[in-house]
Amino acid sequence: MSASVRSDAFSENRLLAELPDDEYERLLPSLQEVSFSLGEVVYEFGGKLDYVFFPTTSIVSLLYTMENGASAEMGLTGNDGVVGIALFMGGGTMPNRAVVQSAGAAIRMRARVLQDEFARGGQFQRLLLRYTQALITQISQTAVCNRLHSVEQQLCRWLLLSHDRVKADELIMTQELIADMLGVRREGVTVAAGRLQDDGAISYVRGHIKILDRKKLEETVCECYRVVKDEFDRLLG
Amino acid sequence: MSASVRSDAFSENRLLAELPDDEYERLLPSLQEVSFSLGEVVYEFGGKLDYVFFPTTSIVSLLYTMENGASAEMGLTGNDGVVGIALFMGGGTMPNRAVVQSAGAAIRMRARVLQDEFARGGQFQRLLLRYTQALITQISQTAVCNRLHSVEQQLCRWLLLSHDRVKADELIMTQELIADMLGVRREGVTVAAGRLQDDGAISYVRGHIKILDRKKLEETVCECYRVVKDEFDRLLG
DNA sequence: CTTCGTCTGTGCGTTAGGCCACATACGTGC
DNA sequence: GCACGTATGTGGCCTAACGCACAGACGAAG
Repeated sequence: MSASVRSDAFSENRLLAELPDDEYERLLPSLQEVSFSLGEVVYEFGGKLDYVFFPTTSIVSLLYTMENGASAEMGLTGNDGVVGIALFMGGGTMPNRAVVQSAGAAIRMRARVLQDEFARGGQFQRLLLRYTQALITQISQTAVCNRLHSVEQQLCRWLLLSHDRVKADELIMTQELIADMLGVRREGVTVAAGRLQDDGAISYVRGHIKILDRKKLEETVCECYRVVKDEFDRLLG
Repeated sequence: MSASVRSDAFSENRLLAELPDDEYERLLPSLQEVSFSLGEVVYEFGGKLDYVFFPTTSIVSLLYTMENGASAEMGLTGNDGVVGIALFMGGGTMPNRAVVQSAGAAIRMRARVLQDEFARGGQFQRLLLRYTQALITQISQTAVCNRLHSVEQQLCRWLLLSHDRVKADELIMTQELIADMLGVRREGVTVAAGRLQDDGAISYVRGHIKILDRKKLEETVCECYRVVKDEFDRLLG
């Protein structure tokens, strides 16, 4: 497989891009690009998955929704990861929901193909496990951050994590949806976002957030963002 | 390997107990029982591990400590799991701290032995990955619970999770330490524990908690406990 | 029995964030 | 332009939990 062929849409996902040629070649026929629209549910709690998804330009949030309807995000996956880890971790069904947080494309792979390649124990397996390890760090840090930090700090963390996984400086996302992700009230997001806007860090108009000054966000954010980012870089960089 | 030999201390850990005979036999020479004392640090943030540990009668908490010293637990491991997942997930170093929460024994295994057996891709690998999947659920639910539930509910969750992993009805643990685990103030634990004590659910005397009425705890606890327990039963039962 | 250290109980004032109720304000479709 | 639906700004009130200060209370060591 020549380098030119590797520069296709599939390789926009970092996990797929890092595969050695032989594994890539073996998987290539089983990969299809699909497009995710904003708000689309990739899978529901307890659902069985026929495919795993490697986001390229999309971002997918992992959420848990309580019995009373309240929800909170535990992590998010972009072009540095894969959606559907239970398929290779052995769980079968997923203990959470996955919702498209930023519309875009993803590469899908049949569950069976994934499992067969995983069982070969090559680089594919190692990459998936390292990603899972990074995801665990992200979820852990979300747990800690939920407990110890302010809504404003968490909003910064969320904006930065999303910004890292999207090419543009604009995020399409209402405050209502962000509130669901962070597990806080919509009004809480409004005031936090208002402060960031007053600082000139972002501008926010009806579901369109512009990152104006990333540095300001990085000054306001808690250490949780850095911990997660460093761990992703260490494990997958 | 006969069944009688399998009823040794090593098999008090559910992961080791579920190994098929050939894998168990292969690993047996590499297993040693060690004892953990209360408060002992199994590993520090960023530390490299020479061994993984399969708790038998001990419980180990996974904590994250912030720069300002505040800490919060993201999960806990008893005789149903293993401490040191980064060693087979590929991370190498651990992105958290592990502290002994309940004194007792554990089985240790050299990192290299673990990795070699993991690489064989047999039942051992499947068990470790299924456990990791269950741990992810636990951490996720901790994140959600931290965000959405009261200290009293979280205390119940923590008591029940600990009670499930210990044979006795008595837990040795000060309110101060529980507060560190839950990421709340010690006084907050005092009042929550006081209410549970008034209800007759527990009794609490200077670091000795007695579970008097488990049912009462189960009535007070949030759904998070059940979600985690069900997932552990499903994956490892 | 006394002392001292540790653990637990309690009572403030303060605050972040929840809930509720609106007031705007933008944007699309008519 | 106008109307209507959706998104955002704002305020008032309330509660859980924090921070601080200190009062018991138990337990081991002398």
